[in-house]
Amino acid sequence: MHYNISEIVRFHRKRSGLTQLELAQMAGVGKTVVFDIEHGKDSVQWNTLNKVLQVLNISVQFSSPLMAEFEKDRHEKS
Amino acid sequence: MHYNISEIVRFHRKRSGLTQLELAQMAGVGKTVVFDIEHGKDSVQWNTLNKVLQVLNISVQFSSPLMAEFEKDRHEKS
DNA sequence: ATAATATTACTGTTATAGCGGTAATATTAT
DNA sequence: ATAATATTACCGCTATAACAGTAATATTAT
Repeated sequence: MHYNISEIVRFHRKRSGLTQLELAQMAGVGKTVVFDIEHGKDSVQWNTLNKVLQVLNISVQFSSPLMAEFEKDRHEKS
Repeated sequence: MHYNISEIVRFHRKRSGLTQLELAQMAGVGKTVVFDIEHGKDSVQWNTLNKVLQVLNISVQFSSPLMAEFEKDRHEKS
């Protein structure tokens, strides 16, 4: 893997001048979640994590050797 | 966001010729998790999701306007 | 310095994610 | 076709994530 989310989130939060509480409120989650994420708790829920990441303007991409093909198949369907 | 994980996971699982049960066992999670993910349940835990993604060779990247700077700061520290 | 305020860290409770077991459905063989 | 097998979907139960409240720590002001 590469960098852990805890560091990424803390860095971005600090840079945006938000406290844990402010970030939590903007994301619509409990402050404990932000604390936990920044302390490396990876058992946070995916949707909960996403709420926080969205506030910080952090986007997520999935990649794999099959990804291009997936997107092709996916596009045919619509 | 872009494509949802449910489709990505199902596509990759099928392509690797695995059943939900097999994938779950390889990932070390319950079969219910794989089922739930493929049915769009985004309240799955982040670490649990990662276990499944790793088996399917799907990697995750985080990006943001500040990401380059973060990595620079991060590298100075070590 | 000390007090006041802001921020972060910890704790107990409640809602629920993940689990194994079972039922339903799909697939394959005869 | 029908039976046998494989796969997926659904169920209660238990472990725990998320929450609000409180305590501890850091920051700022006087």
